[in-house]
Amino acid sequence: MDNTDIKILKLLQKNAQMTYKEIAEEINLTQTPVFDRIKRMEKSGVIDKYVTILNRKKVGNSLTVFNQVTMIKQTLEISQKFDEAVAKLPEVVECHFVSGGFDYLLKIIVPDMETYHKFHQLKLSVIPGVSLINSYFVMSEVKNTTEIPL
Amino acid sequence: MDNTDIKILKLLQKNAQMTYKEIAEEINLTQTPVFDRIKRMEKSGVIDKYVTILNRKKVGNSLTVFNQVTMIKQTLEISQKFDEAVAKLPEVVECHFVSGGFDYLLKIIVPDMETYHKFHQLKLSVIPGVSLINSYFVMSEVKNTTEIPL
DNA sequence: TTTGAAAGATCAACTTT
DNA sequence: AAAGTTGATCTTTCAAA
Repeated sequence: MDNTDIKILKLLQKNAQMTYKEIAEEINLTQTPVFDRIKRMEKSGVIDKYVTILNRKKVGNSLTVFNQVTMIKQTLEISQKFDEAVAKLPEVVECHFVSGGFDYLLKIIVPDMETYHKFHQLKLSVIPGVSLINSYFVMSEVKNTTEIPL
Repeated sequence: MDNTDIKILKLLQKNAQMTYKEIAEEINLTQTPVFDRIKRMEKSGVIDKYVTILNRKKVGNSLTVFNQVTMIKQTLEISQKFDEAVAKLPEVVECHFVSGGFDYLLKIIVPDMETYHKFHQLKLSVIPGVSLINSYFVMSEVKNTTEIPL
């Protein structure tokens, strides 16, 4: 990965629909080397995937909640079961196992407070091993990007 | 937005590079209505953008840290300055103003602990109004998706 | 829904460094 | 050799019939 690759990735992170020609013009190259470099980075896994970002509010999913989850104990079995359960829940868009005062930090996206209440009661707190859930409601989204610093 | 739109969005959230033809086949339609629906949703803002997702580890950004930030007081001026400062920092990929025991929850992506230390000392703690920063280090990423539940 | 021109993606052969 | 350019071909986009 050289400087030209970095330039290409910076452009692609912002807009996955740039044509090879547009990228080539931006970095003073022609289509073919741009094409070859992108295909190489797709194969090596540096480029993971191309996705569409929706406007949360316009699709009626305007409530974001963070959950700090503490488990009764930290055995491998309990962790694995929790990981599996969480992966299946579409409301959970992020789940991180963290160091510190609790075990997991989850980011939840739901349409409204009523839906969140049901999610909390019926889907999250019932997962085996869950001991304590602290909820933090997002009042304002200051920044949210998929761009990794390069 | 009807059920057909939802089907299209579900596919596009997973893969932004599906052709109109492929989408049409998947949902038993022809290219033209699929094309028209996508263009309509792009115009209305339901579809925000198309982006490329990189593999964090393969681009050498393997450390994720969450920060709970508490401000000295919650005035509009202090908030606005903080929001502006954070927006400029590429290491900050998410920043949420939340209700509860602290003011902001930030998600930070950096190459390593040394870089994080410098970020904490030189970029985050120096923002005017910042009183307390609690750091939580991600040991394992259980789930991380850009897909909004539909 | 069908069709077709314009634009883009892909790749082979050639050129440069 | 490694990386870039040119140009030819196939596929997709997109608007009009």
